Amino acid sequence: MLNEFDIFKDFLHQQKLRWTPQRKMILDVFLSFDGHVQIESLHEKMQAQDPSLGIATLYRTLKLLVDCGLVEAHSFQNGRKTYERTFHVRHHDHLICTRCETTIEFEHPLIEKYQLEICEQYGFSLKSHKMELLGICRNCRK
Amino acid sequence: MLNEFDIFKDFLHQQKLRWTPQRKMILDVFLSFDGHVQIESLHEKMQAQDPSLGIATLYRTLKLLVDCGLVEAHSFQNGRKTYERTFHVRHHDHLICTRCETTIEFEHPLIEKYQLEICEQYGFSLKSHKMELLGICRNCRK
DNA sequence: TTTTATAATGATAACGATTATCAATATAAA
DNA sequence: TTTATATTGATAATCGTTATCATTATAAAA
Repeated sequence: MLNEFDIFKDFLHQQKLRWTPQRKMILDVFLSFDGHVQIESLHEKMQAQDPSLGIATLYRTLKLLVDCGLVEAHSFQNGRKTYERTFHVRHHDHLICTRCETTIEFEHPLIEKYQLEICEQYGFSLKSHKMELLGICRNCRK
Repeated sequence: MLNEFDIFKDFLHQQKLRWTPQRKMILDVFLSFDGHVQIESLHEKMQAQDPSLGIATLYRTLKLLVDCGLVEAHSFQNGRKTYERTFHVRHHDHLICTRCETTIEFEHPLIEKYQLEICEQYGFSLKSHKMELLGICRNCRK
């Protein structure tokens, strides 16, 4: 059974790039998070494990993970990037609080169904979709 | 009939802020664009009308327009912000062909309804949403 | 195993969009 | 008018992200 490490290794090999301890560790730390992660969180956790690892390597490796399809990059309100795992994860949409930037994942089968309907109507073959609902979350409304 | 200028003026007055020629001109230039605008485009067009107007004022005014609800700010992949008019504009979603980049606008009342349902469920107050369906269009499938 | 070509690393300088600072000026209420 | 203070333009500062570069590590070949 293929896992993220094998996929990353294969990708690197195909591109004539190298499998290094740093890249292994970064993928490891990344996978230990759920949902959306910011560089800052990854960096903190990495520093705890190996303070010698530089931030540039972190950015570089995240970019490779995006290139090989294991990770998706988003850029939200404050201009800071967030990274999200895309492999072995059910598809979901996002509720985003525009005040505190909390993100909640959800899924609604009927919305998916109507999306397909619309695509048929216009002769589209649907590959993927992105839906973000922007608003103010329960906490921020208090 | 209330227009954008009146709304902005009222907002400024309420906040004890001032109505200035620069703010008028920026709103004017902003409204002359359709869809998403970047600071760069606004700045160019403004320079043509009045080269003395500074970029800081542009940023400051855009922020005020967002605060008073006339404009919505997004931040896309490249980290650059885009601004979108939100008043007197029908909302719409997008079907995007990933091959030829054709974009079709659509609207589906039931999807909107279920979005509201989801927000209620999580205690969100919905302000806006973005939905993009990515696929291959009729032409490209031939 | 040793050699060798070259990819990767960490430190840090550079970049670029946005924001903060500040002295001079403009606004609007009294 | 006068007066308090908000606004302006210029530009320095900020901060997340990238590029640079000398040193080191990797992996394929010998």
